[in-house]
Amino acid sequence: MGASKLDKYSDDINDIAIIAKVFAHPARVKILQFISKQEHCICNDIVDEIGLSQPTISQHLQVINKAGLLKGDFKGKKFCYCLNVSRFKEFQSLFNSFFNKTTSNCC
Amino acid sequence: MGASKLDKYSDDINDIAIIAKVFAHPARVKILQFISKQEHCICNDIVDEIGLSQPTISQHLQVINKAGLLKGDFKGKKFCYCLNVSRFKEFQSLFNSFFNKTTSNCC
DNA sequence: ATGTAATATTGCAATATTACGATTATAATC
DNA sequence: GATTATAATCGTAATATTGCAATATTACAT
Repeated sequence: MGASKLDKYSDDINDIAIIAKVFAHPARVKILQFISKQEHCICNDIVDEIGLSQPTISQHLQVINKAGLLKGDFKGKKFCYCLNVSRFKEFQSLFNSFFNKTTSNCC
Repeated sequence: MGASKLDKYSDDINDIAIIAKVFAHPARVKILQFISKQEHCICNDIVDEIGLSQPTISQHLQVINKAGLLKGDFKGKKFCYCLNVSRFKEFQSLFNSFFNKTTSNCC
């Protein structure tokens, strides 16, 4: 089947999985790192930087955006994508609470 | 194509993506949480707990194991899977350093 | 309004992932 | 050795992801 049945799992488990998926592709990790380093975050620069086609980058940006990790604004004719730092920090604390809750008793 | 070309990316970027992939499926998140709560971590119990078939659980366990997150030992006739806590903490610190490095200047 | 540059969308092909039934391997116990 | 319980592997189907070419859209010029 290949479909993961999200309704089978609790919200906090799904949250972790959904967040992790954003970082589960190196192109998206690189995009996020690149965006965070720039003062002006313009999509076409990303295409040059990552070495994937413009439609593919656009697709990855949508995944990142759907997760709420982008703040966008217009700068001339170009979009200015910026990292939504507060959302990013939210992800970090969700991950850390998952990591901290998950410790072992056995072995 | 659908294949991500890992050789295109730096090691630290690939590390994050590879780690994230482990957590990118709710079944694996749930398995990890469940294992961490048990004193004796037996595969068949996991099957009952997660509600997926034994082969599917086995497959997920392999993904988790390949990431180095399991320590295994025999307990009677059943395998005892346990969380490799030190590896888990390693993941946490890798993620945190990624999160901490990735902040924004613009917008 | 027309042209141009930047980004989004569509359509499609290749590959990866997820899931399970059937089978096989492994290990403990008889 | 045979039996039984448990986990791994194989084969296969369904779905998701990734990637790009072609096209559409958008915003800003002129």
